[in-house]
Amino acid sequence: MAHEEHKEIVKEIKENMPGADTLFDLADFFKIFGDSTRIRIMCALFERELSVCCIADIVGMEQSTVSHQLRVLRQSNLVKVRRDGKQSYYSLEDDHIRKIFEMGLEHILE
Amino acid sequence: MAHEEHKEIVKEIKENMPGADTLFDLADFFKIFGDSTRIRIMCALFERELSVCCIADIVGMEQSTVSHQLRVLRQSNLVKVRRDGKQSYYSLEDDHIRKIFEMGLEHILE
DNA sequence: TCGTCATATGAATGATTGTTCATATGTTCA
DNA sequence: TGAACATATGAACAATCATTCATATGACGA
Repeated sequence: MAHEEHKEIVKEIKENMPGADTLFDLADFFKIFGDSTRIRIMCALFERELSVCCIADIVGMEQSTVSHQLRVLRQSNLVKVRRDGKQSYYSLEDDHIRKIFEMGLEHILE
Repeated sequence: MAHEEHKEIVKEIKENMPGADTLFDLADFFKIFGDSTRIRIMCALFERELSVCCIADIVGMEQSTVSHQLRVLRQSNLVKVRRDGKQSYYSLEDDHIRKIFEMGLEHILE
């Protein structure tokens, strides 16, 4: 490839790409989906809202592990909490989650 | 919540969830999207196929870094290679990638 | 065949991150 | 108010992973 053509291509692609900061945020967003514990938590929440100890039972991990991961999901606006007495009930906040799940499943089930 | 009811809920959710192995694979799949270098590489490839050195120029990283990440993308069947003389041209292999990108962007741009 | 260019790979390092233990906070009921 | 339960949080540890340097492989032209 000619050196000039190379420079042309690089320049054009760079101009048409989203900003680096946007893509950085996007990577951070997908990072949330890149952990099987969080994936299983979200999957459990597809059906209904659940208390922390229910979730811990379902995914088979320590209560504190689940609490830590729920905080991550909360900070990314993927789940929301509702306090009821001693318990906290978590539920999904975003409709995109289901679609993103489905896309991912379509890929890995090919 | 009554103890019996708790057990009921856990049992029901567990039965309706996809298998743990499937969800593990799903997490691994999204892990690929959880790195800004890989995100930027995929984003650059939206427009056209590109050689390794072009990609390195576009994302502003070492050639070897890009090669390593392209291998990750290749092993997940997200990109494919075409050899042409001294150069390797990479392109996107999966149509889901665009849609997954768009979903993610919709979320973070809210 | 030798030198040069493009790409791939291995080893090492630094940074990030998921999990656990211990403990703190918050809520209910006696 | 104190005991018991549910949840949240901090510190520490282990493991994973992205990047870089150095070098190997592969391809072409002289």
